[in-house]
Amino acid sequence: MGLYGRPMRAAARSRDDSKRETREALVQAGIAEFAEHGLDTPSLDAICARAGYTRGAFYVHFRDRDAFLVAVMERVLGRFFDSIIATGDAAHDLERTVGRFADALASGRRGASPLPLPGAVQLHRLLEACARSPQIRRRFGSLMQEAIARVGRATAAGQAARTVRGDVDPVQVGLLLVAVAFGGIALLETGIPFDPGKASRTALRLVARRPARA
Amino acid sequence: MGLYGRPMRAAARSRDDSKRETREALVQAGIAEFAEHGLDTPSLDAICARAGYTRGAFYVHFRDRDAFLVAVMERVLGRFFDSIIATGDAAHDLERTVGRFADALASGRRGASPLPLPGAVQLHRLLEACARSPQIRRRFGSLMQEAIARVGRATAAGQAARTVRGDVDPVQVGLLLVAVAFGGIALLETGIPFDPGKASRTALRLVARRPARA
DNA sequence: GGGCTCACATACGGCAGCGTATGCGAGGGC
DNA sequence: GCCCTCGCATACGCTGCCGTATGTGAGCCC
Repeated sequence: MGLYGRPMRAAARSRDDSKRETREALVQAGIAEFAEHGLDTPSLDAICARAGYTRGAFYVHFRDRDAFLVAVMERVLGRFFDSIIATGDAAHDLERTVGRFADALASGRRGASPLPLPGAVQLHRLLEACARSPQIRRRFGSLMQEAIARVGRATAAGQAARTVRGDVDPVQVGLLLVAVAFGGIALLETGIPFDPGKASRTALRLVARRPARA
Repeated sequence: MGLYGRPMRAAARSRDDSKRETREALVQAGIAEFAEHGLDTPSLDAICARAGYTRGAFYVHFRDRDAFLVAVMERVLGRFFDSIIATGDAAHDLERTVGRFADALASGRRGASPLPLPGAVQLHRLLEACARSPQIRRRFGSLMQEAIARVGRATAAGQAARTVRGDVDPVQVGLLLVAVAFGGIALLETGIPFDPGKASRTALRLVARRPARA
């Protein structure tokens, strides 16, 4: 063991590797802390401790707390949008895909999730919290619109077209599905036993020309 | 003017009236501050200043910051649930009612809202933030379920029955609508030009047996 | 391998916010 | 009308957190 109980990194590590590893550990710790307690509460000490470092290391990698926030959200939102886009583009069977996406969102256990996402509740908390930062919002607003538009287009494309009414704006449907996922998460946070996956599938079934079991 | 620029209360006010007025001002200031900055950031000094008092007055009315939080959320959630329930119970024309409700949620201007609610963004922020308090969640979880169940039942009752597929669980529809409202608000916060009212109406139109403009 | 560099830890000053103790002036019972 | 009560303001100590300055040991160039 190294100083202060932190495991000694494998001997003879390159400086660049070590540095990237440290930064990565700090970002991961930030994601975890912010997801649990929001963006305001966690102290730099708590974050650094969780990563196994001290503030000395922190200020090597980030100018201040705000810069760190941006870095963390860049990571989280990047993965989130990638997942949405991938889900949308691959939507051959929209109902199944959306259901899986919503289930993934709802899954709190990261390992069990087919998406590289933190749990839904944590993600929602991060998004909600970061919405208060105009800087972050400016940075990611267009990205989010793009992602949702793709989901909407996927709704109108491929096999999906068969299951959706012709007279409904696909972008609106995409928005609707994302909104359901988000809203369901909000309900989950307030203690309502809401199932985003089930609700999304219900929504899609409603969108379909004929009820699924008719 | 009284000391510190605060307008002198009308002379000869009863102590009880004065006390209730002070408490009310603090709660209102708390709602405004928490809605703008979340539950963590606003300082007691800022809240008291906004209400036109100091922390000395605060500690006359509330044991500590947490007790104040509970009092504020009790007010906000109480009105919120009342509105949901009233909307649900009065839902003769569900599409119009839900649309109005969603519009009210989306309206940031309190005066323009037909509901006694703060703006949607603020409300969502409060709900999201309070979700981190197990105490508050325990206190209001059942209330929220009840409110949503009522909306769902209203969906199946009255004229609403005419416009909803018979094979859809009304409670699920209620959950769906509330989820759409919440999710739309979340989207709004991230900068997406989402219209909860329009989306809710779209969702309801999808639920209806025939498209509205068919 | 000697010395420089750099990643990180430790130490320090400062500030903001909370909760308490105390002061003060205006209601309200007698 | 006197004095007690009480609602509110002021003053103070304390803690937690941030950002900086400084120390130190391990990589890296020659």
